[in-house]
Amino acid sequence: MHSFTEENYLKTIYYLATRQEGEVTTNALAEMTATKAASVTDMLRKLADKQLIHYRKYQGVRLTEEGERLALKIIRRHRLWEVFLVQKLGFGWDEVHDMAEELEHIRSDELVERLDVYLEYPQFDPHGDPIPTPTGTMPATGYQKLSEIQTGTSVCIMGVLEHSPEFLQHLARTGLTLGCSLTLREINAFDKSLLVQIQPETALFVSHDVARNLLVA
Amino acid sequence: MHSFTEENYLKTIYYLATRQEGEVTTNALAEMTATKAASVTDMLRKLADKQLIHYRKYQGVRLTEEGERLALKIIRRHRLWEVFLVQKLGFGWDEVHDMAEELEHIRSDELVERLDVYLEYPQFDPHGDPIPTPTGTMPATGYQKLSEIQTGTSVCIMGVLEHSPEFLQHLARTGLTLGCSLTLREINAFDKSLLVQIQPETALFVSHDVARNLLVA
DNA sequence: TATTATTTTTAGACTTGCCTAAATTTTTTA
DNA sequence: TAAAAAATTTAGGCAAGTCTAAAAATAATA
Ligand SMILES: [Mn+2]
Ligand SMILES: [Mn+2]
Ligand SMILES: [Mn+2]
Ligand SMILES: [Mn+2]
Repeated sequence: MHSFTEENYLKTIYYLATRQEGEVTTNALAEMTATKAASVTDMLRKLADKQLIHYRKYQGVRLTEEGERLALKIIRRHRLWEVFLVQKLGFGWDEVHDMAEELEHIRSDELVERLDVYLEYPQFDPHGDPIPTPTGTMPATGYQKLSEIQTGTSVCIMGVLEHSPEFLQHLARTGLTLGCSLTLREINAFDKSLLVQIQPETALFVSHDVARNLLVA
Repeated sequence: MHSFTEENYLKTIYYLATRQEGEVTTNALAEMTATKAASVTDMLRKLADKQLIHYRKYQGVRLTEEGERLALKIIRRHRLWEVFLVQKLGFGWDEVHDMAEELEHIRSDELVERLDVYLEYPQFDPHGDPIPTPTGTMPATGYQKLSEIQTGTSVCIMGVLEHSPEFLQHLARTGLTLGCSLTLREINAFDKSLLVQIQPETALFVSHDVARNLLVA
Protein backbone atom coordinates (compact mmCIF):
# COMPACT_ATOMS: atom_id res chain seq x y z
CA MET A 1 0.00 0.00 0.00
CA HIS A 2 0.95 3.66 -0.31
CA SER A 3 1.01 6.29 2.40
CA PHE A 4 -1.18 9.40 2.46
CA THR A 5 1.93 11.41 1.71
CA GLU A 6 2.87 9.37 -1.35
CA GLU A 7 -0.69 9.67 -2.65
CA ASN A 8 -0.64 13.43 -2.18
CA TYR A 9 2.65 13.77 -4.04
CA LEU A 10 1.35 11.70 -6.98
CA LYS A 11 -1.76 13.86 -7.20
CA THR A 12 0.33 17.02 -7.08
CA ILE A 13 2.68 15.78 -9.79
CA TYR A 14 -0.32 14.96 -11.97
CA TYR A 15 -1.79 18.38 -11.37
CA LEU A 16 1.41 20.28 -12.16
CA ALA A 17 2.07 18.14 -15.26
CA THR A 18 -1.26 19.19 -16.77
CA ARG A 19 -0.54 22.87 -16.18
CA GLN A 20 2.99 23.16 -17.57
CA GLU A 21 4.78 21.62 -20.50
CA GLY A 22 7.64 19.25 -19.80
CA GLU A 23 8.83 17.73 -16.54
CA VAL A 24 7.61 18.80 -13.11
CA THR A 25 10.29 20.57 -11.06
CA THR A 26 11.34 20.01 -7.47
CA ASN A 27 10.65 23.62 -6.51
CA ALA A 28 7.16 23.59 -7.97
CA LEU A 29 6.36 20.49 -5.90
CA ALA A 30 7.84 22.05 -2.78
CA GLU A 31 5.61 25.08 -3.19
CA MET A 32 2.44 23.08 -3.89
CA THR A 33 2.98 20.66 -1.02
CA ALA A 34 4.09 23.44 1.35
CA THR A 35 7.35 21.65 2.15
CA LYS A 36 11.00 22.31 1.35
CA ALA A 37 12.89 21.27 -1.78
CA ALA A 38 15.10 18.93 0.24
CA SER A 39 12.05 17.03 1.48
CA VAL A 40 10.70 16.76 -2.05
CA THR A 41 13.96 15.26 -3.28
CA ASP A 42 13.75 12.57 -0.59
CA MET A 43 10.22 11.66 -1.63
CA LEU A 44 11.06 11.67 -5.35
CA ARG A 45 13.79 9.11 -4.76
CA LYS A 46 11.26 6.97 -2.92
CA LEU A 47 8.58 7.25 -5.60
CA ALA A 48 11.17 6.47 -8.27
CA ASP A 49 12.23 3.35 -6.34
CA LYS A 50 8.59 2.26 -6.38
CA GLN A 51 8.43 2.88 -10.16
CA LEU A 52 5.69 5.47 -9.78
CA ILE A 53 7.67 8.28 -11.44
CA HIS A 54 10.45 8.72 -14.00
CA TYR A 55 13.17 10.69 -12.24
CA ARG A 56 16.56 11.90 -13.45
CA LYS A 57 18.51 13.95 -10.96
CA TYR A 58 18.25 17.71 -11.64
CA GLN A 59 15.93 17.03 -14.60
CA GLY A 60 12.48 16.97 -12.98
CA VAL A 61 9.90 14.17 -12.88
CA ARG A 62 7.09 12.61 -14.87
CA LEU A 63 4.55 9.99 -13.75
CA THR A 64 4.91 6.41 -14.98
CA GLU A 65 1.79 4.66 -16.27
CA GLU A 66 1.31 3.07 -12.86
CA GLY A 67 1.87 6.43 -11.15
CA GLU A 68 -0.72 8.13 -13.35
CA ARG A 69 -3.20 5.31 -12.78
CA LEU A 70 -2.80 5.80 -9.03
CA ALA A 71 -3.02 9.59 -9.24
CA LEU A 72 -6.27 9.34 -11.20
CA LYS A 73 -7.65 6.91 -8.67
CA ILE A 74 -7.05 9.40 -5.84
CA ILE A 75 -8.50 12.26 -7.90
CA ARG A 76 -11.58 10.13 -8.65
CA ARG A 77 -12.07 9.53 -4.94
CA HIS A 78 -11.55 13.19 -4.11
CA ARG A 79 -14.11 14.40 -6.62
CA LEU A 80 -16.73 11.76 -5.75
CA TRP A 81 -16.48 12.66 -2.06
CA GLU A 82 -16.89 16.33 -2.98
CA VAL A 83 -20.09 15.49 -4.86
CA PHE A 84 -21.31 13.60 -1.80
CA LEU A 85 -20.54 16.46 0.57
CA VAL A 86 -22.35 19.02 -1.61
CA GLN A 87 -25.29 16.99 -2.91
CA LYS A 88 -26.06 14.81 0.08
CA LEU A 89 -24.81 16.74 3.09
CA GLY A 90 -25.56 20.21 1.74
CA PHE A 91 -22.11 21.78 2.10
CA GLY A 92 -21.20 24.76 -0.09
CA TRP A 93 -18.72 24.28 -2.95
CA ASP A 94 -16.29 26.48 -1.05
CA GLU A 95 -16.30 24.24 2.04
CA VAL A 96 -15.60 20.75 0.75
CA HIS A 97 -12.02 20.72 -0.45
CA ASP A 98 -10.21 20.08 2.84
CA MET A 99 -12.55 17.29 3.88
CA ALA A 100 -12.21 15.61 0.48
CA GLU A 101 -8.44 15.96 0.87
CA GLU A 102 -8.70 13.53 3.80
CA LEU A 103 -11.54 11.33 2.54
CA GLU A 104 -9.67 10.59 -0.71
CA HIS A 105 -7.22 8.45 1.27
CA ILE A 106 -9.76 6.01 2.74
CA ARG A 107 -8.51 2.66 1.52
CA SER A 108 -11.41 0.81 -0.10
CA ASP A 109 -12.16 0.39 -3.78
CA GLU A 110 -15.54 -1.10 -2.93
CA LEU A 111 -16.41 2.04 -0.97
CA VAL A 112 -15.71 4.45 -3.79
CA GLU A 113 -17.57 2.33 -6.34
CA ARG A 114 -20.63 2.12 -4.08
CA LEU A 115 -20.42 5.85 -3.56
CA ASP A 116 -20.42 6.28 -7.34
CA VAL A 117 -23.59 4.18 -7.62
CA TYR A 118 -25.22 6.04 -4.74
CA LEU A 119 -24.47 9.41 -6.34
CA GLU A 120 -25.81 8.06 -9.67
CA TYR A 121 -22.56 8.21 -11.59
CA PRO A 122 -21.83 11.93 -11.59
CA GLN A 123 -19.66 13.16 -14.48
CA PHE A 124 -18.38 16.32 -12.77
CA ASP A 125 -17.53 17.45 -9.27
CA PRO A 126 -18.98 20.61 -7.66
CA HIS A 127 -16.26 22.70 -9.28
CA GLY A 128 -16.96 21.39 -12.79
CA ASP A 129 -13.91 19.11 -12.80
CA PRO A 130 -14.48 15.82 -14.66
CA ILE A 131 -14.45 12.65 -12.57
CA PRO A 132 -11.91 10.06 -13.80
CA THR A 133 -13.33 6.66 -14.78
CA PRO A 134 -12.85 3.60 -12.53
CA THR A 135 -10.33 2.32 -15.07
CA GLY A 136 -8.21 5.42 -14.72
CA THR A 137 -8.78 7.78 -17.62
CA MET A 138 -9.53 11.48 -17.32
CA PRO A 139 -12.49 12.57 -19.47
CA ALA A 140 -11.60 15.46 -21.80
CA THR A 141 -13.74 18.58 -21.57
CA GLY A 142 -12.52 21.15 -24.12
CA TYR A 143 -13.57 24.09 -21.98
CA GLN A 144 -12.09 27.55 -22.59
CA LYS A 145 -11.14 30.25 -20.16
CA LEU A 146 -13.66 33.11 -20.10
CA SER A 147 -10.70 35.43 -20.65
CA GLU A 148 -10.05 33.83 -24.03
CA ILE A 149 -13.40 34.00 -25.84
CA GLN A 150 -14.57 36.55 -28.41
CA THR A 151 -16.75 39.57 -27.65
CA GLY A 152 -20.41 38.83 -28.44
CA THR A 153 -20.15 35.11 -27.68
CA SER A 154 -22.74 33.45 -25.43
CA VAL A 155 -21.43 30.71 -23.18
CA CYS A 156 -22.21 28.64 -20.10
CA ILE A 157 -20.02 28.51 -16.94
CA MET A 158 -18.69 24.97 -16.72
CA GLY A 159 -15.90 25.07 -14.14
CA VAL A 160 -13.26 26.94 -12.18
CA LEU A 161 -9.47 26.73 -12.24
CA GLU A 162 -8.96 28.25 -8.80
CA HIS A 163 -10.42 26.40 -5.80
CA SER A 164 -9.76 28.72 -2.87
CA PRO A 165 -12.76 29.40 -0.62
CA GLU A 166 -12.26 33.15 -1.18
CA PHE A 167 -12.56 32.85 -4.96
CA LEU A 168 -15.52 30.45 -4.79
CA GLN A 169 -17.36 32.65 -2.29
CA HIS A 170 -16.75 35.67 -4.48
CA LEU A 171 -18.29 33.89 -7.45
CA ALA A 172 -21.30 32.79 -5.43
CA ARG A 173 -21.87 36.33 -4.19
CA THR A 174 -21.74 37.83 -7.69
CA GLY A 175 -24.07 35.16 -9.11
CA LEU A 176 -21.48 33.43 -11.26
CA THR A 177 -22.39 29.83 -10.44
CA LEU A 178 -21.89 26.62 -12.40
CA GLY A 179 -24.36 26.29 -15.26
CA CYS A 180 -25.00 30.04 -15.40
CA SER A 181 -25.17 31.28 -19.02
CA LEU A 182 -23.75 34.64 -20.03
CA THR A 183 -22.85 36.80 -23.01
CA LEU A 184 -19.53 38.63 -23.29
CA ARG A 185 -20.41 42.24 -24.16
CA GLU A 186 -17.04 43.96 -24.18
CA ILE A 187 -13.46 43.80 -22.99
CA ASN A 188 -11.97 46.85 -21.37
CA ALA A 189 -8.74 47.71 -23.20
CA PHE A 190 -7.16 49.30 -20.13
CA ASP A 191 -7.37 46.56 -17.45
CA LYS A 192 -8.76 43.67 -19.53
CA SER A 193 -11.86 43.52 -17.33
CA LEU A 194 -14.96 42.04 -18.99
CA LEU A 195 -18.53 43.26 -19.16
CA VAL A 196 -20.76 40.17 -19.12
CA GLN A 197 -24.54 39.97 -19.34
CA ILE A 198 -26.04 37.23 -17.16
CA GLN A 199 -29.72 38.25 -17.29
CA PRO A 200 -31.63 40.31 -19.88
CA GLU A 201 -31.56 43.12 -17.35
CA THR A 202 -28.29 42.55 -15.48
CA ALA A 203 -24.73 42.93 -16.67
CA LEU A 204 -21.62 43.04 -14.50
CA PHE A 205 -17.90 43.64 -14.69
CA VAL A 206 -15.57 40.70 -14.20
CA SER A 207 -11.87 41.28 -13.57
CA HIS A 208 -9.33 39.59 -15.81
CA ASP A 209 -8.08 37.69 -12.76
CA VAL A 210 -11.52 36.19 -12.28
CA ALA A 211 -12.10 35.60 -16.00
CA ARG A 212 -8.93 33.56 -16.50
CA ASN A 213 -10.04 31.24 -13.68
CA LEU A 214 -13.51 30.64 -15.10
CA LEU A 215 -14.05 27.79 -17.59
CA VAL A 216 -16.85 28.17 -20.14
CA ALA A 217 -18.28 26.29 -23.13
CA MET B 1 -4.89 18.28 17.20
CA HIS B 2 -4.41 14.62 17.96
CA SER B 3 -2.93 11.93 15.73
CA PHE B 4 -4.82 8.91 14.43
CA THR B 5 -2.76 6.80 16.77
CA GLU B 6 -3.62 8.85 19.85
CA GLU B 7 -7.31 8.70 18.93
CA ASN B 8 -7.14 4.93 18.53
CA TYR B 9 -5.47 4.51 21.92
CA LEU B 10 -8.12 6.65 23.64
CA LYS B 11 -10.88 4.61 22.04
CA THR B 12 -9.20 1.38 23.09
CA ILE B 13 -8.73 2.56 26.67
CA TYR B 14 -12.41 3.52 26.79
CA TYR B 15 -13.42 0.14 25.42
CA LEU B 16 -11.28 -1.86 27.87
CA ALA B 17 -12.39 0.29 30.81
CA THR B 18 -16.03 -0.63 30.17
CA ARG B 19 -15.23 -4.34 30.07
CA GLN B 20 -13.09 -4.72 33.19
CA GLU B 21 -13.22 -3.22 36.64
CA GLY B 22 -10.38 -0.95 37.70
CA GLU B 23 -7.53 0.48 35.69
CA VAL B 24 -6.65 -0.59 32.16
CA THR B 25 -3.35 -2.47 31.93
CA THR B 26 -0.43 -2.01 29.56
CA ASN B 27 -0.59 -5.59 28.35
CA ALA B 28 -4.31 -5.42 27.60
CA LEU B 29 -3.68 -2.32 25.49
CA ALA B 30 -0.75 -3.97 23.72
CA GLU B 31 -2.93 -6.92 22.77
CA MET B 32 -5.88 -4.80 21.59
CA THR B 33 -3.74 -2.44 19.53
CA ALA B 34 -1.58 -5.27 18.17
CA THR B 35 1.61 -3.61 19.39
CA LYS B 36 4.16 -4.38 22.11
CA ALA B 37 3.98 -3.38 25.76
CA ALA B 38 7.02 -1.12 25.39
CA SER B 39 5.28 0.84 22.63
CA VAL B 40 2.19 1.20 24.79
CA THR B 41 4.24 2.62 27.65
CA ASP B 42 5.68 5.26 25.30
CA MET B 43 2.21 6.31 24.21
CA LEU B 44 0.83 6.32 27.75
CA ARG B 45 3.51 8.78 28.80
CA LYS B 46 2.54 10.99 25.88
CA LEU B 47 -1.20 10.83 26.61
CA ALA B 48 -0.52 11.56 30.28
CA ASP B 49 1.55 14.62 29.28
CA LYS B 50 -1.46 15.82 27.29
CA GLN B 51 -3.72 15.25 30.33
CA LEU B 52 -5.87 12.76 28.46
CA ILE B 53 -5.27 9.90 30.92
CA HIS B 54 -4.42 9.40 34.58
CA TYR B 55 -1.27 7.30 34.63
CA ARG B 56 0.81 5.98 37.53
CA LYS B 57 3.75 3.80 36.57
CA TYR B 58 3.02 0.06 36.94
CA GLN B 59 -0.56 0.88 38.07
CA GLY B 60 -2.47 1.07 34.80
CA VAL B 61 -4.44 3.95 33.29
CA ARG B 62 -7.82 5.64 33.38
CA LEU B 63 -9.21 8.34 31.04
CA THR B 64 -9.46 11.90 32.30
CA GLU B 65 -12.70 13.78 31.64
CA GLU B 66 -11.13 15.34 28.57
CA GLY B 67 -9.83 11.96 27.44
CA GLU B 68 -13.26 10.37 27.78
CA ARG B 69 -14.89 13.26 25.94
CA LEU B 70 -12.46 12.72 23.06
CA ALA B 71 -12.91 8.94 23.07
CA LEU B 72 -16.69 9.32 22.89
CA LYS B 73 -16.33 11.77 20.03
CA ILE B 74 -14.36 9.22 18.01
CA ILE B 75 -16.80 6.45 18.88
CA ARG B 76 -19.70 8.69 17.80
CA ARG B 77 -18.01 9.25 14.45
CA HIS B 78 -17.25 5.57 14.03
CA ARG B 79 -20.82 4.50 14.65
CA LEU B 80 -22.40 7.21 12.51
CA TRP B 81 -20.16 6.27 9.58
CA GLU B 82 -21.16 2.62 10.07
CA VAL B 83 -24.82 3.60 9.83
CA PHE B 84 -24.05 5.51 6.64
CA LEU B 85 -22.20 2.59 5.08
CA VAL B 86 -25.00 0.13 5.82
CA GLN B 87 -28.10 2.28 5.31
CA LYS B 88 -26.99 4.46 2.42
CA LEU B 89 -24.34 2.45 0.60
CA GLY B 90 -25.84 -0.99 1.25
CA PHE B 91 -22.84 -2.67 2.86
CA GLY B 92 -23.40 -5.66 5.14
CA TRP B 93 -22.93 -5.27 8.90
CA ASP B 94 -19.92 -7.57 8.67
CA GLU B 95 -18.13 -5.35 6.12
CA VAL B 96 -18.14 -1.88 7.63
CA HIS B 97 -15.85 -1.97 10.63
CA ASP B 98 -12.49 -1.43 8.91
CA MET B 99 -13.76 1.44 6.78
CA ALA B 100 -15.31 3.15 9.81
CA GLU B 101 -11.99 2.65 11.60
CA GLU B 102 -10.47 5.06 9.05
CA LEU B 103 -13.45 7.36 8.53
CA GLU B 104 -13.69 8.09 12.27
CA HIS B 105 -10.47 10.11 12.03
CA ILE B 106 -11.67 12.62 9.42
CA ARG B 107 -11.19 15.94 11.17
CA SER B 108 -14.43 17.91 10.91
CA ASP B 109 -17.10 18.40 13.54
CA GLU B 110 -19.38 19.99 10.97
CA LEU B 111 -19.10 16.87 8.82
CA VAL B 112 -20.20 14.46 11.52
CA GLU B 113 -23.08 16.69 12.62
CA ARG B 114 -24.35 16.98 9.05
CA LEU B 115 -24.02 13.24 8.68
CA ASP B 116 -26.14 12.85 11.81
CA VAL B 117 -28.85 15.07 10.31
CA TYR B 118 -28.66 13.24 6.98
CA LEU B 119 -29.06 9.85 8.68
CA GLU B 120 -31.96 11.27 10.71
CA TYR B 121 -30.35 11.04 14.14
CA PRO B 122 -29.89 7.29 14.49
CA GLN B 123 -29.74 6.00 18.08
CA PHE B 124 -27.86 2.77 17.34
CA ASP B 125 -25.23 1.57 14.90
CA PRO B 126 -25.65 -1.54 12.70
CA HIS B 127 -24.37 -3.73 15.56
CA GLY B 128 -26.85 -2.35 18.08
CA ASP B 129 -24.26 -0.17 19.83
CA PRO B 130 -25.66 3.14 21.08
CA ILE B 131 -24.34 6.31 19.41
CA PRO B 132 -22.85 8.82 21.87
CA THR B 133 -24.45 12.27 21.92
CA PRO B 134 -22.69 15.29 20.36
CA THR B 135 -21.97 16.51 23.88
CA GLY B 136 -20.14 13.32 24.76
CA THR B 137 -22.32 11.02 26.82
CA MET B 138 -22.89 7.35 26.10
CA PRO B 139 -26.59 6.37 26.23
CA ALA B 140 -27.24 3.46 28.60
CA THR B 141 -28.97 0.40 27.19
CA GLY B 142 -29.45 -2.19 29.94
CA TYR B 143 -29.24 -5.13 27.56
CA GLN B 144 -28.49 -8.65 28.84
CA LYS B 145 -26.42 -11.40 27.31
CA LEU B 146 -28.55 -14.17 25.81
CA SER B 147 -26.46 -16.59 27.88
CA GLU B 148 -27.77 -15.01 31.08
CA ILE B 149 -31.54 -15.05 30.71
CA GLN B 150 -34.02 -17.54 32.16
CA THR B 151 -35.48 -20.49 30.25
CA GLY B 152 -38.93 -19.64 28.89
CA THR B 153 -38.19 -15.92 28.47
CA SER B 154 -39.06 -14.19 25.18
CA VAL B 155 -36.63 -11.50 24.07
CA CYS B 156 -35.50 -9.41 21.13
CA ILE B 157 -31.94 -9.39 19.73
CA MET B 158 -30.59 -5.88 20.34
CA GLY B 159 -26.85 -6.07 19.74
CA VAL B 160 -23.62 -8.04 19.56
CA LEU B 161 -20.50 -7.97 21.73
CA GLU B 162 -18.22 -9.55 19.15
CA HIS B 163 -17.71 -7.65 15.86
CA SER B 164 -15.61 -10.03 13.77
CA PRO B 165 -16.87 -10.61 10.22
CA GLU B 166 -16.88 -14.37 10.91
CA PHE B 167 -19.23 -14.04 13.87
CA LEU B 168 -21.53 -11.54 12.13
CA GLN B 169 -21.73 -13.68 9.01
CA HIS B 170 -22.54 -16.72 11.12
CA LEU B 171 -25.42 -14.86 12.76
CA ALA B 172 -26.75 -13.67 9.41
CA ARG B 173 -26.64 -17.22 8.02
CA THR B 174 -28.52 -18.71 10.98
CA GLY B 175 -31.14 -15.94 10.88
CA LEU B 176 -30.14 -14.27 14.13
CA THR B 177 -30.32 -10.65 12.99
CA LEU B 178 -30.89 -7.44 14.93
CA GLY B 179 -34.53 -7.01 15.94
CA CYS B 180 -35.25 -10.74 15.64
CA SER B 181 -37.44 -11.95 18.54
CA LEU B 182 -36.91 -15.35 20.11
CA THR B 183 -37.88 -17.55 23.05
CA LEU B 184 -35.35 -19.50 25.11
CA ARG B 185 -36.67 -23.07 25.29
CA GLU B 186 -33.94 -24.89 27.16
CA ILE B 187 -30.31 -24.87 28.17
CA ASN B 188 -28.24 -28.01 27.61
CA ALA B 189 -26.59 -28.93 30.91
CA PHE B 190 -23.62 -30.59 29.21
CA ASP B 191 -22.24 -27.86 26.90
CA LYS B 192 -24.46 -24.92 27.91
CA SER B 193 -25.82 -24.67 24.35
CA LEU B 194 -29.26 -23.07 24.04
CA LEU B 195 -32.37 -24.17 22.18
CA VAL B 196 -34.10 -21.02 20.93
CA GLN B 197 -37.33 -20.67 19.02
CA ILE B 198 -37.28 -17.90 16.41
CA GLN B 199 -40.44 -18.80 14.46
CA PRO B 200 -43.54 -20.78 15.50
CA GLU B 201 -42.15 -23.63 13.39
CA THR B 202 -38.39 -23.15 13.69
CA ALA B 203 -36.11 -23.67 16.65
CA LEU B 204 -32.33 -23.89 16.56
CA PHE B 205 -29.36 -24.60 18.79
CA VAL B 206 -27.08 -21.74 19.75
CA SER B 207 -23.68 -22.45 21.27
CA HIS B 208 -22.75 -20.84 24.57
CA ASP B 209 -19.95 -18.99 22.76
CA VAL B 210 -22.52 -17.38 20.48
CA ALA B 211 -25.04 -16.75 23.25
CA ARG B 212 -22.65 -14.81 25.45
CA ASN B 213 -21.92 -12.46 22.54
CA LEU B 214 -25.58 -11.73 21.79
CA LEU B 215 -27.32 -8.85 23.59
CA VAL B 216 -31.06 -9.12 24.16
CA ALA B 217 -33.86 -7.20 25.84
C1' DT C 1 32.95 31.75 -22.26
C1' DA C 2 33.81 32.85 -17.55
C1' DT C 3 31.27 34.26 -13.71
C1' DT C 4 27.11 34.76 -11.10
C1' DA C 5 22.65 33.21 -9.75
C1' DT C 6 19.34 29.68 -9.28
C1' DT C 7 17.95 25.11 -8.65
C1' DT C 8 18.61 20.78 -6.82
C1' DT C 9 20.79 17.39 -4.05
C1' DT C 10 23.39 15.75 0.01
C1' DA C 11 24.54 15.65 4.94
C1' DG C 12 23.08 15.55 9.32
C1' DA C 13 19.39 16.05 12.57
C1' DC C 14 14.60 15.96 14.66
C1' DT C 15 9.79 13.82 15.79
C1' DT C 16 6.46 10.11 15.83
C1' DG C 17 5.45 5.55 16.52
C1' DC C 18 7.22 1.31 16.57
C1' DC C 19 10.67 -2.55 17.82
C1' DT C 20 13.99 -5.88 20.83
C1' DA C 21 16.59 -6.68 24.81
C1' DA C 22 17.58 -5.66 29.42
C1' DA C 23 16.34 -3.73 33.88
C1' DT C 24 12.93 -2.94 37.31
C1' DT C 25 8.69 -3.43 39.83
C1' DT C 26 4.75 -6.04 41.20
C1' DT C 27 2.45 -10.34 41.89
C1' DT C 28 2.33 -15.15 42.70
C1' DT C 29 3.85 -19.30 44.61
C1' DA C 30 6.46 -22.32 47.34
C1' DT D 1 8.39 -14.36 53.55
C1' DA D 2 11.81 -15.43 50.16
C1' DA D 3 12.27 -16.99 45.51
C1' DA D 4 10.19 -17.37 40.98
C1' DA D 5 7.08 -15.59 37.56
C1' DA D 6 4.73 -12.03 35.30
C1' DA D 7 4.03 -7.35 34.12
C1' DT D 8 5.93 -3.04 33.11
C1' DT D 9 9.34 0.30 32.12
C1' DT D 10 13.87 1.87 30.32
C1' DA D 11 17.57 1.89 26.90
C1' DG D 12 18.88 2.04 22.44
C1' DG D 13 17.58 1.74 17.61
C1' DC D 14 14.87 1.94 13.12
C1' DA D 15 11.79 3.97 9.24
C1' DA D 16 9.01 7.75 7.49
C1' DG D 17 8.74 12.38 6.65
C1' DT D 18 10.29 16.65 7.68
C1' DC D 19 13.87 20.42 8.49
C1' DT D 20 18.42 23.60 7.96
C1' DA D 21 22.84 24.29 6.14
C1' DA D 22 26.23 23.15 2.87
C1' DA D 23 27.69 21.19 -1.57
C1' DA D 24 26.94 20.30 -6.38
C1' DA D 25 24.81 20.91 -10.79
C1' DT D 26 22.41 23.69 -14.07
C1' DA D 27 20.91 28.07 -16.02
C1' DA D 28 21.52 32.93 -16.80
C1' DT D 29 24.36 36.87 -17.59
C1' DA D 30 28.12 39.85 -18.50
MN1 LIG E 1 -4.96 14.37 0.39
MN1 LIG F 1 -13.15 19.83 -6.82
MN1 LIG G 1 -9.26 4.12 13.94
MN1 LIG H 1 -20.30 -0.96 15.28
